[in-house]
Amino acid sequence: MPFDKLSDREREILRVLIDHYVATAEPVGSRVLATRYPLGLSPATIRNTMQDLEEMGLIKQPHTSAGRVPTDEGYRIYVDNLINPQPLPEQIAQQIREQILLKHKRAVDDILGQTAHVLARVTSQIGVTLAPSFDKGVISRIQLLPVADRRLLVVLGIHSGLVRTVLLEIATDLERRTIEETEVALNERLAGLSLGSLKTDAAERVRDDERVDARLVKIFFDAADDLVERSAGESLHIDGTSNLMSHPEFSNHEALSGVIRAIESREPIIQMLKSRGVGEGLIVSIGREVRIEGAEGCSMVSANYRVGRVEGTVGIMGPTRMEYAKVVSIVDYMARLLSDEMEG
Amino acid sequence: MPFDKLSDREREILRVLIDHYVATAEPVGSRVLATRYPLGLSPATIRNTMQDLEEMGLIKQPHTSAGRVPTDEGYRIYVDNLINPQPLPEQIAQQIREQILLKHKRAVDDILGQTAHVLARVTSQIGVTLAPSFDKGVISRIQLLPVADRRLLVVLGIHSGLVRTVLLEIATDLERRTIEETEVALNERLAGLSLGSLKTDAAERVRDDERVDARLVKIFFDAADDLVERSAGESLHIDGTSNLMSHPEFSNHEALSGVIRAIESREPIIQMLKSRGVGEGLIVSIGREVRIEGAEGCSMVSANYRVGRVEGTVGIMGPTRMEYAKVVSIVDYMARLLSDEMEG
DNA sequence: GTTAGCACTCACCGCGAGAGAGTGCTAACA
DNA sequence: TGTTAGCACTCTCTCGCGGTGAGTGCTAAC
Repeated sequence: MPFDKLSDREREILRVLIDHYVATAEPVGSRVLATRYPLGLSPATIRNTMQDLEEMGLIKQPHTSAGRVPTDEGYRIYVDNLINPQPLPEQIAQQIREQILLKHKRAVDDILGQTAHVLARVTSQIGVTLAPSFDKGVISRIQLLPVADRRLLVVLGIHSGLVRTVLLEIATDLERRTIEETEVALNERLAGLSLGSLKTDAAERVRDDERVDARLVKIFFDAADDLVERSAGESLHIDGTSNLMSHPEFSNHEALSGVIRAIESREPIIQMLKSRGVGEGLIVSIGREVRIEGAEGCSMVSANYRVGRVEGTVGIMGPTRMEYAKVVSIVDYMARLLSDEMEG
Repeated sequence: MPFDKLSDREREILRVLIDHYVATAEPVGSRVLATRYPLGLSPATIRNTMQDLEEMGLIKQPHTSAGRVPTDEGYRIYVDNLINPQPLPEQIAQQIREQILLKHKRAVDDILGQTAHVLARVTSQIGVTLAPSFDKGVISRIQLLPVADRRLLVVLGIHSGLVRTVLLEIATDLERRTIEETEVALNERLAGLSLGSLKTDAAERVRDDERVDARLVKIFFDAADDLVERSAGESLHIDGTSNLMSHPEFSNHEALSGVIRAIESREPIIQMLKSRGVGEGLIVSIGREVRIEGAEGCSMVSANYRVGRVEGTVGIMGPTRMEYAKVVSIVDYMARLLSDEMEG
């Protein structure tokens, strides 16, 4: 926030300091900056500026007699103001396309798994994808298929061609005819509604329809959660955890174990990704802004992709020390690619 | 294999040595064994026996002037001959039941995810579950549902109530009637066959049926792989990776990174679990026997569960130094529980 | 406002001594 | 002949210590 308060020199020094720190993972001293970057300033001058930056809380020293390291706030300013959006090198773009499009005809889950994998590889961070949240999806068709004694498969068609299936356990004594009539009624009453409303007010729409079987309808709406939300296991794909270990910040066992635990608990990550505003573009969350226990030292870069009216999320997660410019362009590209891909 | 060659004393010493090593993770010296265990032998005698055991390759010293540590071969003999199958404490059994049965009505995937989670927690190792391999499943019913332009949902019912669904992309100009007739024909010709045959000889059974649409049948059989095998992402559940870090054998970064990489590549683990003989009981693979790159220091304990005619696998993975007796009884119990649970 | 100079701090490295654990061997013992 | 006590030896681990070097903050000169 105090970006306006910074002098040109301070901005420049903050920028090269972070650049250098990102590249080396070592605290940077005034000397290196003076010799390696064309600032036209002596180490002493740089030191003075560094002191100012430290007072503003943008950099800090791990201990006296060490160089400076960016703080979360420093990264914030860097990301928001100091990096110029760099276009994705065509070579990487091509590499991504090849690996995603190859899997084209496969199921949504496969594509998302592959996407997480490619993101992880290309960025050397942890790749993360979240399946479309169907809340906003519009019901196009409902089918109830008896598939075995006491089991009914619900096939829920959504505009834009996505399909959800859920297996329900039902009482054994429902007649085929009853099921068919209920199906017809559900379609008449629910088509065009959003999936989200299944969980809230849609039940009222069929309550007094004399064609439906009350027990069946109850089972159907009881399972609404399963129809709308996918289980945690299905909806979140994570790949590249082993990349963590190549980053020096995780040579420390505590830090590593914290992040791995965070990744495994899944739910916090899903919440984090879902908490993005709808339609929002690319978001960078830095350090403590990522409100996930154990992942305090991590940043997250995420963007939504769209399939018709529903949105899912792709992103990466890694140590706060990352090449933001590069990663941002990759995540952005991936989100667009996925939108195009799944729309078709 | 040379268990017969071992004297009673050697067996006893091997047993207590491994017991002690499993408990402490420290190389075991002759003195501790003499004082802590009622062997009635002096350290010197124990040392002599240890030398013999070392010559047989069952134990080794990390370096001179250190105690002994079991080798993979030592563990092998220990597991096969020296532990008496210990019944699962009712308290743990109950804990497991509570956490699995709670999720009773949920989908197969959810149950398997939860199972892996519980296995991980109860054993403090990595929990692993593999979804049933449908190869041996018998087709009870095939349904073809048009769900959107150019998309067809194949619903494959299998005896014992399991259901597979796969979304196919089809040519847009197929008439509803064509699809229905093909469906009827497929059912007549394929019902009762095993799913495995879909990939091999089943195609011939419908080839000269004049009711079917050739293009549609081709698409159907092209997707046979997807119908039978579930994608890697769906079929394998792994939980408890963070447990690795509490084991001292993984304080070393190399070892840890190897295992995490192995876990992430998934495919080798799936192969490993699938390579079990059908109908085989509980299997313990120790160290290098686990033929997974990066997991040389790990053991795997796995058992099959059954759902009608198809089998899946549950198990755990952890450092070779583990409480085999306890883990074996847990995995065994879990496999039985799951069989009962999914059968119903 | 900038820079050279300087004293100061502190992490890091290598070294060596000492402690301790554990061994293998030998000789005595039952 | 098998078992045990004694002993010399090996090797790891830890701790302390001084030297080194990087980097700082401050002051005074430019």
